[in-house]
Amino acid sequence: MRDLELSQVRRLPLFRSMADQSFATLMRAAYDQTFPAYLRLIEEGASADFLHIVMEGSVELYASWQDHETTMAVVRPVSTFILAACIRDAPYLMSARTLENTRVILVPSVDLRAVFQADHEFAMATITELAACYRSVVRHTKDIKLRNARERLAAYILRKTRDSKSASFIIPVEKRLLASYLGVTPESLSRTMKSLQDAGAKVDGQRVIITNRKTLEAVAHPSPLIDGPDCEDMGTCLAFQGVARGEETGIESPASAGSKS
Amino acid sequence: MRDLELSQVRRLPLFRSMADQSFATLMRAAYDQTFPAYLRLIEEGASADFLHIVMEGSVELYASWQDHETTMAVVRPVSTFILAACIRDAPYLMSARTLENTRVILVPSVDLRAVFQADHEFAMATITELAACYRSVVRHTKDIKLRNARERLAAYILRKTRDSKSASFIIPVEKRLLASYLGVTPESLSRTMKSLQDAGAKVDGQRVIITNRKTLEAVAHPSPLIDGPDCEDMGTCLAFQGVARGEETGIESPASAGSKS
DNA sequence: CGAACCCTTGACAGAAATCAACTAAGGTGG
DNA sequence: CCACCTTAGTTGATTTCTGTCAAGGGTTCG
Repeated sequence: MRDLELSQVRRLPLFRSMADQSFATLMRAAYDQTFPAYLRLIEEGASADFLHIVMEGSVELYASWQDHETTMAVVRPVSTFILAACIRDAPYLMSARTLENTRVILVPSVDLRAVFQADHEFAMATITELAACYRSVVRHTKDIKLRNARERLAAYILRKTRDSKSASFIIPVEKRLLASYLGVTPESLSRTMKSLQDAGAKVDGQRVIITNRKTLEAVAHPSPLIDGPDCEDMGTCLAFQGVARGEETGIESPASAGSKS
Repeated sequence: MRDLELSQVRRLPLFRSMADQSFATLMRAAYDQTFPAYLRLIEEGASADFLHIVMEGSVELYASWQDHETTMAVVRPVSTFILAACIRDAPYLMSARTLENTRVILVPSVDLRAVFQADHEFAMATITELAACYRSVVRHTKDIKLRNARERLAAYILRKTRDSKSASFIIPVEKRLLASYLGVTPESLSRTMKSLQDAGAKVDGQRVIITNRKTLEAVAHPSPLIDGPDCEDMGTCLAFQGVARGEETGIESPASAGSKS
């Protein structure tokens, strides 16, 4: 594995504080692989043999049942996913597929478990990471159960532009995928988006432009207890963020929120 | 605190493997309190000062937004809840209220964090617990996003009778609460329940009777990746289960699935 | 006994899914 | 270079599902 990648992984909150030797052990057993777009990396129900780390590209976590599919999250560099299944040595509850050409590091879950048995610092980091992942799913569930489609979309748009000076952004994924994440059909998303024209947001292709933030907020009623204090997981992490991650400050860090297990 | 309670807490997966001294430290700083029914123990947004352990009674975890409320889980003895917020020293994402006369042990989260800094075994147990909690929420989210109300209700009924010889069970909470957990209004639940008469389940007061399991399964399409391999969190844990908890076997244990953080 | 509350039922409205048709963009192969 | 094909996205018509509003029955509890 290249030094650049190793140092990027090393800087992740999950791996940052562990002993050099532990890290070396993990990485020695790890695979570095590049996959083409739309390749399924993980099928739900399979046993969790590897912790995955996205180095380049992006990965969709989704769940299936009968004929339905729903997007649970999109993971971007540099983040881990499916930590929880690895820890419990249990079947994956979500499937994963690449959205583009994607490089992933695969860490055998047996090594993972062995290392955090031995390395207390790593165990502590794992706790923090898992707690963040947990809170991230709780937020998603609250979003789905408490808001309707229109409110969810409005809230999503506000999240995407929360910390930026700009009043517009590019939807970082296919709209069908965004629809699935928001829990609606693509047709509904299209209509809902249109209905927000009168509520402070218009759309032009992949670009969403906020025309009236106040109005939009009146629809979305954004809340830190749902939308999080900062970054979120559906593609906020467009910019590379492996280097300067926010430290844990009592609020969710972008790093942790972005990595799902 | 009484010896009986202490030993019950000690037997929880979360506390089972830690050093005697660590456990003593935690418990020395803890409060044992009994609350009347329908008292709010936790308000979402507040800072997470205490890990809660339900000793007797039951506690509802719910989330609010605008005028809406939704039930996220019901916690029964002996289980912990709101672990994740305590770990991250972050605001609670859910509120909690007693559903009946309830005894709760409150462990200061500062002590909690101090102890798992020092006690590796406790850190390991925390990891396992958190991973289980995470998977539990993921299941709930999948249930909500992938199934419609009828399918969710059918699946719930099947879960409740999965391991029992009996073809009937008593709904362990108010129906309005079950409705909220399933993500529908009480009116909808009532109608949906009625519609299941032709699908293998009828209701008589608080009792649900399965008349045709096969038909019901054809509606619910139960899946271990949504419904879990064993116990679940909406009141399966009617029977006391603090003593003989299932060990972690690579599948979710009732203990872990029942305790939410 | 009366007040509250839960549950149910009915009538209706609104939200979202489904089905179908159409457009536009991108890629392929002749 | 262009006809052809595929696919994402949109739009319209319609159905289905679920929420809302209102009313009544039953229960509990003061």
